[in-house]
Amino acid sequence: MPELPEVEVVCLGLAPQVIERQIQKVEWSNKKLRLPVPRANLKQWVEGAQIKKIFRRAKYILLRLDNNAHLIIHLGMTGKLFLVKSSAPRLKHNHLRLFLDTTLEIRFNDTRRFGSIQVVTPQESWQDLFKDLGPEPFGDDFSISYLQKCALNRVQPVKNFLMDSRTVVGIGNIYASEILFCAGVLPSTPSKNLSKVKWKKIVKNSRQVLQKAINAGGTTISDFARSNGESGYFQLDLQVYGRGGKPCQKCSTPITRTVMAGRATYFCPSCQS
DNA sequence: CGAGCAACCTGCATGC
DNA sequence: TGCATGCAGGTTGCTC
Repeated sequence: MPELPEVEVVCLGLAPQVIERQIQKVEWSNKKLRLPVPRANLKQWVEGAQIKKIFRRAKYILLRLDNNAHLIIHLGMTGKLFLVKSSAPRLKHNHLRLFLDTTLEIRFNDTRRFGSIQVVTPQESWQDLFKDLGPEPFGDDFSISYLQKCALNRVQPVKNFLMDSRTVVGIGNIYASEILFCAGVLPSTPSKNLSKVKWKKIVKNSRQVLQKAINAGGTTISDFARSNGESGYFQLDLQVYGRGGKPCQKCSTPITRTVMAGRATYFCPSCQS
């Protein structure tokens, strides 16, 4: 479900509603997520703490608490993090409930359970958890020269290269196809073969596509929901993803669907080379 | 080391 | 209607 734009939209939506509020009570499910639910640390560090900041690194959502602990949530494929009245119907697949007061709660719901919940204690640093992650696409580190260096001698197709969080974070299966379409680059191109001009287009279009998606409130294919439960609208702007066989919006050539590294991949054989 | 792929889960659409 | 199959936005750990 969520790539960088969707995670960013959740953070932006939640922030004004939850900053400075106290988490009075924490409840969790006993279901196994991708990582074990840190029950003891939730009780010790999250319950009773006040939320000071909510922000994103890669596709992780971080809540900084007033005791300097961090609650870190990853949405996996189907995770949702949203604000809801505590009286709202009890959904299947709720895994975490943060009660802000007697009437309002932040809820983490994740059908497929590929998501995760982590607590970083005040003695630990959350940056350590993410030491193997590459740069943010909007950061200065994500540059043409950086990509050229990473791509040296790499035969890996550029689509898989861009989806590797060690290269750059936040770009998942939908936006990888979208970015490469906008950049006019075939997804199967071996990374080492790309020219400086192509890398420049990839950097520019990565930022442009992701920013447009954030502005549109993210992409809702089947189940992405914003923090207020509404869907995003970027799916209306998708140029190639999910459009196999349909005409390219630029040149009318049918969009090709292939599978790369086990993931559906879409491109226009005429606009991309 | 790099690259590909199965595995982790549930639910939905499709086809027989 | 029922059952089998394939597919889905992420990440990781195993294989070659």
